[in-house]
Amino acid sequence: MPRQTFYNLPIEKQEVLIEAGEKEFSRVPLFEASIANIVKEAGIPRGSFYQYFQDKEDFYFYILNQYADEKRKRFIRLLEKHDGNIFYAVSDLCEDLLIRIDRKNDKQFFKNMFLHLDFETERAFLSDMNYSVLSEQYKEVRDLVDTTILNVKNDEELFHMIQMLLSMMLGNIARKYAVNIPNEKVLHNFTTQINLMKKGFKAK
Amino acid sequence: MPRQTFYNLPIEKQEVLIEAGEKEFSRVPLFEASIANIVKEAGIPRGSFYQYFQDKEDFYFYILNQYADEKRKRFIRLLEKHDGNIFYAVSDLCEDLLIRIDRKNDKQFFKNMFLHLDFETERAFLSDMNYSVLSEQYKEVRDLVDTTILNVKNDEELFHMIQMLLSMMLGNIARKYAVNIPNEKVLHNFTTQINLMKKGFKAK
DNA sequence: ATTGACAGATGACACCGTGTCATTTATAAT
DNA sequence: ATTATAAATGACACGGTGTCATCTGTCAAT
Repeated sequence: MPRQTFYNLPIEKQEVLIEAGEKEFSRVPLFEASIANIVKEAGIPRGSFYQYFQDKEDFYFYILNQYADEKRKRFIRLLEKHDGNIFYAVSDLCEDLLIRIDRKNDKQFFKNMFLHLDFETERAFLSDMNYSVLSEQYKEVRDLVDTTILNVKNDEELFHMIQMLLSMMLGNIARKYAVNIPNEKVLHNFTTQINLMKKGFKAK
Repeated sequence: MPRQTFYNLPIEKQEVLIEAGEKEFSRVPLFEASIANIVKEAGIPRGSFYQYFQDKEDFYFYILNQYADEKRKRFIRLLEKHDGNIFYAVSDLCEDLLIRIDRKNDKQFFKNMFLHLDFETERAFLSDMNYSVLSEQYKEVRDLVDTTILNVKNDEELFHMIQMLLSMMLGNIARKYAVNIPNEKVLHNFTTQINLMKKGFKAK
């Protein structure tokens, strides 16, 4: 998390720094990114950077979390829109993410992000939702899901379903970048997977 | 891939180097690991390292692939053992992996690996299996799977099923390290997920 | 207006790691 | 013995990191 001094900065200066960060994290993935480049681009002295953030990672996850928050809210809205139909919601969310990402001028940022999407990063993206039935994130989603169309016995099962759907979605998007799959194919794959999950793997 | 010069080395020297690598990659994750430490530990000059490997990543993935190969073979054997029942096979594979990992003196190596398991790494682990219906890796598995117990219409669906089962398995193991889940709980979670996949998410 | 105190800004610096390359050494072939 | 070729070696130039002593600006108290 950024230090208080960062929040004390005038908004414009915060934005300059963030833009410099986005530029650097678009150029190369996190592990190759250099603070030297960021401060040069932002026109601030090196020492200042450390006044605001712990280190590179701290800065990166701060930026990433802003995108993730946006996405989480979007998910909630889509769930509402589809009256709690989780399948439609994740499907739409996937399409939405693909389109949004393509639109961004920092397409590269997402490419670098998804290619190096590890569990550290996924945690930032899905937040604790991924880790506990008790998390607030999860509860908010759970309460919106229409379970009458689902084959669930209890809360634990619902938790796993949501987790699986979301991590499949992320996986498909990541694979898009790993092997250069066009959006249509990504959506097609994800749809196939959702249908498999819906109908079940086991023969009747 | 290692350069030919590495393979020309006497086996003992290869092993010394690999052990030094395992030690370093156990200490810290790939992105923090230093070649300086590896060569110091192995007692070889810095220049030699670059004679054998392109860089740190090259070296790391060489080591990783050895583990992955072992695991792929294990998977094939388990499929045979269970007469093509993919559910039993992945379930066993997961348990197997957990036990094997705990046994290793380089437990930390796997912790670092799984915590930073991104799509680059997953690709090394699952090989191309994850990326194409056409890959040899996939075909070998597919031919062993008993599809009569599965609710599949075509090869594409089977491909996705296998991919989903395997990436769920890896996800669960990774989460074990991210949030310190005991093996029993990991297996319980994975079992729950497999059952959900078997029976299908959608209410009848 | 002056002072003191303190948050923040600054950039030089010590440190560490990387990858290369000119040079040396070993090996093999004639 | 000579030459050619492959491999080994470690010094070096380069670039990045995080820190710290020092400087600057602000604001409350007198």
